[in-house]
Amino acid sequence: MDLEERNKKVLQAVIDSYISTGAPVGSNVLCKRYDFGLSPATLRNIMAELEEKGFLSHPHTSAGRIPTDQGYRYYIDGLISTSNEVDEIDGQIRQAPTLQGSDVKELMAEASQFLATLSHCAGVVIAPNEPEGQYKHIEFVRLRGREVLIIFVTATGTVQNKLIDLDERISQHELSYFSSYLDDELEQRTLPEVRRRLVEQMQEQKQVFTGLMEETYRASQEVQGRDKETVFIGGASQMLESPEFANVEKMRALFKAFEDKYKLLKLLDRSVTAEGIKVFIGSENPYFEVQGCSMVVSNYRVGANVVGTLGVIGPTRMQYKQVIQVVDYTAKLLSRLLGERLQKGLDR
Amino acid sequence: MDLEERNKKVLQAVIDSYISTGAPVGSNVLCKRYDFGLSPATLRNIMAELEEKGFLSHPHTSAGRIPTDQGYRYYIDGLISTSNEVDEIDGQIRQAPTLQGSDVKELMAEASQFLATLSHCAGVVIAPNEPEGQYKHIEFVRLRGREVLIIFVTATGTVQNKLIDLDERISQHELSYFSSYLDDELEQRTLPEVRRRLVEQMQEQKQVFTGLMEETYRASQEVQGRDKETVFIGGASQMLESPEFANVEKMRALFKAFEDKYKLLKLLDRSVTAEGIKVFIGSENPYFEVQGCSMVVSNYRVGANVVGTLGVIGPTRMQYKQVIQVVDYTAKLLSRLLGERLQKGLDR
DNA sequence: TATTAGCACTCTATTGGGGCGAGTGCTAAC
DNA sequence: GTTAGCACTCGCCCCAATAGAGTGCTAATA
Repeated sequence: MDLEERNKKVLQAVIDSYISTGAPVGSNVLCKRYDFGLSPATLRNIMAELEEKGFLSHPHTSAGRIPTDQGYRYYIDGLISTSNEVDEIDGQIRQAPTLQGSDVKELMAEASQFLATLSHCAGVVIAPNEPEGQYKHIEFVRLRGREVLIIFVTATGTVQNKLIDLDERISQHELSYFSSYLDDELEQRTLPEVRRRLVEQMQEQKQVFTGLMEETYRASQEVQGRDKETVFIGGASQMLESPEFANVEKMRALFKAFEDKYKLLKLLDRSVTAEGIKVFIGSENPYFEVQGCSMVVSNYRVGANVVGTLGVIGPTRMQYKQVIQVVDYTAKLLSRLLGERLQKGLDR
Repeated sequence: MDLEERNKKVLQAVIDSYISTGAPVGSNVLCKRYDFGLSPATLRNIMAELEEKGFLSHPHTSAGRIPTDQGYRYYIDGLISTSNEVDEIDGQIRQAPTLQGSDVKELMAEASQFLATLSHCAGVVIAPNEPEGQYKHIEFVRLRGREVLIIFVTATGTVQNKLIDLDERISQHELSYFSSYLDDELEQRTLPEVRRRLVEQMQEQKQVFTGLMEETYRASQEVQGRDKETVFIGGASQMLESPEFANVEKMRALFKAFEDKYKLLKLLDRSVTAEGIKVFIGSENPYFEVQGCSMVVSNYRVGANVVGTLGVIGPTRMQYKQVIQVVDYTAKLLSRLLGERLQKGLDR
């Protein structure tokens, strides 16, 4: 469904105005604030037309127009298609401090805060899932008795560990041997490869280290699974500032939703399939039951692989233009920072 | 300042009533609901007296009484002193599922959720700080080049690691030697002891491993520091259910406060000096700037050492009786669970 | 002397009406 | 096709009136 050029302009103006003021837009306001060279009466006609087509709606007879979800959709599709020319990055972003977390978790938490501050919405970051990430090192540390600590180190510097119990008693010497053996076999492989290789190994050399091998395999499975800990939400209280959430009931629903991090994880993961920025407007997202919310999400990479998702959740009436820039910028920033880490890790 | 027996009873009744209904308590209601054998007029006189002494107040002339912070304080002091007879534990608690997290972090998150669910307030748990905890093992893992991963393992099974860069190149063999050497020296010591010992060692044998030793010392410092990650807040949205926070502005303040985990950490740590349950009513706590909030906190132990704090933050008008029980129960539960872990760790 | 009944008084919350203003939709003129 | 004009709608705010809850005081009572 395409619109006349003039109608398109009016739609954009209405949405712009509504986004910045939050008040329903009447024909007079529209006429005064934007220079269409048209009278309020004509604008009224156009708006009536836009309403008929489903882009605008009426809270009540004697009020101005507000955008429908469909209206927002049209508006944003227009924004994104023309946003290749986003070289004039918002000054606010440029002078924002960059992220400086040393450990990955810290970095994620900072990023979510960063998103929130610049977008005035809640910032959400899903920590890297590195199924494609390269494992750099596997180390076995014998603790006491048959307790063994398995340490996985990824190329980005993430360290994950898992405590296991072995049936057999294995000396640290043997463990070290096994460790360096696996290192030779596995280094620079991705986790799925590592796991495939482990299975192969188990079949090849049945007699030696099978117990350890099995446990390692199991641990690698668990380490790969993502949990609530991988969801970082920053500045959720930012959202409360928008009058949309002045309603107490809505607020409660919102924070309940934020507490269920597992659901949020699924939601964001599912939302982003292709690369690039995605915007979900209001009811478009069936998994987020809080009414009147939009999401702007993107994904970030380590090297060439998409490993995580980040974005912003805010009221449907948000500053999309700016938010899209912020999300895009943050995704690229995070990709770069993680890339540097990777580089630094491989150089040595 | 002590009160006549009768006045005490009336005060308690007023507070009880106010806590359960949230409405200012008038003389008529009081007379009907509680069986004092006194007329409303007499109760009015008593209440006027209690107000004069600062235990009750008046929202306005023609309203019933509500407790002041001082009134709550009196009420709670009475509760706690008699609460040794808390053998009739609330049925709700008993049939609550126990905690089953396998790793310490999981356990803490669960505990905060547990507190929230049972208290209808926000549950807060500060993860174990184990300055007194026994270090069980220190391991050095050479990664690549001069990168060395130092792993600290505590008796409760917490694993913390720190990546360091060394000036000198040290082989894994040397590292292993150093590791087992330190293990012999340090095992079963507490972290402060470990650190003191490290300094001594550095002075004794200046020539060997000084670089490594220094880095280890530095790492042990950093590992001991607590960060935001150690604060777990569960069910903050529970608090929104109490009408006290129907005010949007208050809500926002509340969630802003919850987001500043670092402040919260300090607040709770500072609050609990002695063992046992502490209750902070309304303005009694200068560090929590959200008005109308109370905290009920306790601490939990690992073995004989107090290692962490947990509690509940809710509206001043909360069900203290029940909340105190819940916090007490949770603290003991967590102590027991951590104790079991410790035992399990030492048995091997 | 402590308690109680009675009563006037105070203050809040609610309800309903009136007026204001913003904005529309329609019609007729340009 | 555009515009001016106008009647009409409807939410919002303000105000006054009212009901109701609860107090404080006084005088009577046991």
